[in-house]
Amino acid sequence: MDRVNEPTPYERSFFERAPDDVARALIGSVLQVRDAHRVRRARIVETEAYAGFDDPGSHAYRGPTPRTAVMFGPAGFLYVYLIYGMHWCVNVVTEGVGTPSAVLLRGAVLLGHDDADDAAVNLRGPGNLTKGLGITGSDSGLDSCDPHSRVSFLSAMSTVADSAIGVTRRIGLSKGRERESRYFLVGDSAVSKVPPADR
DNA sequence: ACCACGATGCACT
DNA sequence: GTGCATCGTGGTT
Repeated sequence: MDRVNEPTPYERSFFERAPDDVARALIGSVLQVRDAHRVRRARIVETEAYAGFDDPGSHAYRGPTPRTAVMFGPAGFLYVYLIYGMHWCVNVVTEGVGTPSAVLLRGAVLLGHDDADDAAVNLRGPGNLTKGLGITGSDSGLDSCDPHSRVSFLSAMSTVADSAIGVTRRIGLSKGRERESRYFLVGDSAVSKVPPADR
């Protein structure tokens, strides 16, 4: 019972670019997560770019640690970490070995949900996104470019106009707040509410 | 628009 | 021991 039009995930070269380019390109793209029961897909509506050594807001800023090791590896791999003791945050690594950088997924909208449970899933905010799709620390380090990967990225179902993508400073940081590296689909309800002072 | 809080675990110095 | 790339709620101006 093979699917005829099984989509292939973005290849590694998609992620081998500056994190801001990838963050922008991921808006409108599809995040796919498989579990034992089903495959779920969600449209990405908000991302943030984190650069490497020159970005004090990035976990890679102070060099590799056991936790952040994936960020220093090849592009396309997932970096998932726990924040405030209760929320998982998922990133995809960008650029490549020697230039640690990543894109944080901050908001999405579930696609093709048939039942009421799915319709109620809230993927607004990085913590809600991972919770709603069942992404945890055990997904950290997996290769999203592997066709069999549990988590992968697929191309947008429709093109997103540049004018539909907003850019602001990033949210929730104490360091590196100046950087304009937050990308979002203008007007989408799954986009985080921005602290106005942050703009 | 702004501030404050509690929940809750752990990586890092 | 300190400080989080959060979330929801509730209070004040």
